[in-house]
Amino acid sequence: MLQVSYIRENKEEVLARLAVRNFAEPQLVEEVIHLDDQRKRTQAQADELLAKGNAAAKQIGELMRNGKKEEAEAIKAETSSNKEEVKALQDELAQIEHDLQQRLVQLPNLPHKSVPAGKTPEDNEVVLVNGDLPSLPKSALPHWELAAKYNLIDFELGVKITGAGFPVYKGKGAKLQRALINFFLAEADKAGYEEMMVPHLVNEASGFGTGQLPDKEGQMYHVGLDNLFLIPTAEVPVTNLYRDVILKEEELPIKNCGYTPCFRREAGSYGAHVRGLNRLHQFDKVEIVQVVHPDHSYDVLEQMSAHVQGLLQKLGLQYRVLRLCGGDMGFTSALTYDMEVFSAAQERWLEVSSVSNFETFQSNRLKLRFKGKEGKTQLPHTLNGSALALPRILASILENFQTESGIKVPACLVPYTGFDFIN
RNA sequence: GGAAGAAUGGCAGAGCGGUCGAAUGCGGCGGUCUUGAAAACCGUUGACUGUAACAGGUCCGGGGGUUCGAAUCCCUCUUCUUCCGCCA
Repeated sequence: MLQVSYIRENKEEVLARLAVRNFAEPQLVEEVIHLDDQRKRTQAQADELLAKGNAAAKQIGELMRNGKKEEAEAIKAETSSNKEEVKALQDELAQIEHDLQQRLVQLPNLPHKSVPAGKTPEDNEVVLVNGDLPSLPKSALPHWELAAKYNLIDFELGVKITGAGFPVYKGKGAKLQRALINFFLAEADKAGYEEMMVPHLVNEASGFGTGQLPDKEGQMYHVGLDNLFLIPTAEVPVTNLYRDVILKEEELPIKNCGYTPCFRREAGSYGAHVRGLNRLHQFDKVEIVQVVHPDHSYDVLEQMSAHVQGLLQKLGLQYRVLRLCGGDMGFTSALTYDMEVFSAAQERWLEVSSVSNFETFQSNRLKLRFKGKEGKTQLPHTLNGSALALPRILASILENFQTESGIKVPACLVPYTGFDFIN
């Protein structure tokens, strides 16, 4: 959530930066400022009356103590109308605040200056391409056929017990999953991230804190009976660990990682390009999260990007890094890098990580603050990234490392799998 | 699921309906003393809003009510603790 004070003081800049996103409702900016004016005015009126009432009450108290009942009664009579006026103003204020909030939450984060304008993924900027694209023989198979051939994943079984998009990993397929999770966690640990094991269901307040709610509830599975949501990413529970917290400056940076399954409804995204592991309703992911001083957040973003790239290099996968354009960036992000792995058999790039700086957008919603050296509280920046999401990594390992006789397991995983070849 | 109790500042813990944003202790910060440190002593130490700056306003788990006035009384929700039941 943007800060009203910032919007007020930098209206033109806010509008210009929202335009980079092709934000469709710039009039909301003006409305926010207008409502905030109203809010201040009404608040001031109510406060004045309250002050009057407080003073009267104090006076009555004093008079009563001194036994001057009649004088007290006289003041009492005067103040009775005060009460209704206050009530009316406060009701009005509540309405204004509601309207203000309702608009405020519709404003997406402001893109960083380096974010290219653009509408579609075509407009994303390719920052770097690492490695030569692998070329496979004509006989190469896509991962869903390899998964069947070597009995690693059973999509049909998943359909039987749950539905499409919930695969069952079997045997060496399951072990490979577990190995990837352990490898990613071990690497995060080495990089100084403290591991957190968090709930996979979150409440509404958490969904709001990281920006999934309101408006994006259609993307999450909702447990109606208890009003809880299955997490779409570990970002939600991990970042919300710091909701309503005032940190000391010396506690920064906070570095957390966590493995969780992720649940996404992916409504409306059926059809082409969702075969096999390309798009699932449940998948596994290791996430890294940082809470940092605003001065360092873009350095940290580069570090997190480097960490993710390091994982891909160790796995021996060819990848590229994209700087997302304004139109393709998530609602809450100021700058996002996507890492994509080249899937040789499908001959297409698959997104395996997304690393973002949210600046103060989430901390403002979370009421996450830190107390600076001079004792002033301010909002830190939050960042997170997938390190990494498993299914597409698994897909590209299967496809890119396939041979006539089986699949080679990347060397960095062998200590975790206990085998180096699948056949 | 049933019964009882509780929820106050970073923590612990007071708080007859008016003088309570809140005693006291610990912790934190600043200072005196000291070569330095500890101890001792003195001072200081919540958040939000608002203002050019003062002032003012709000907050004692959340919401509502009674009252001129609520941390204190009433209703309700939530959470926690203890006991019982069930259970991986």
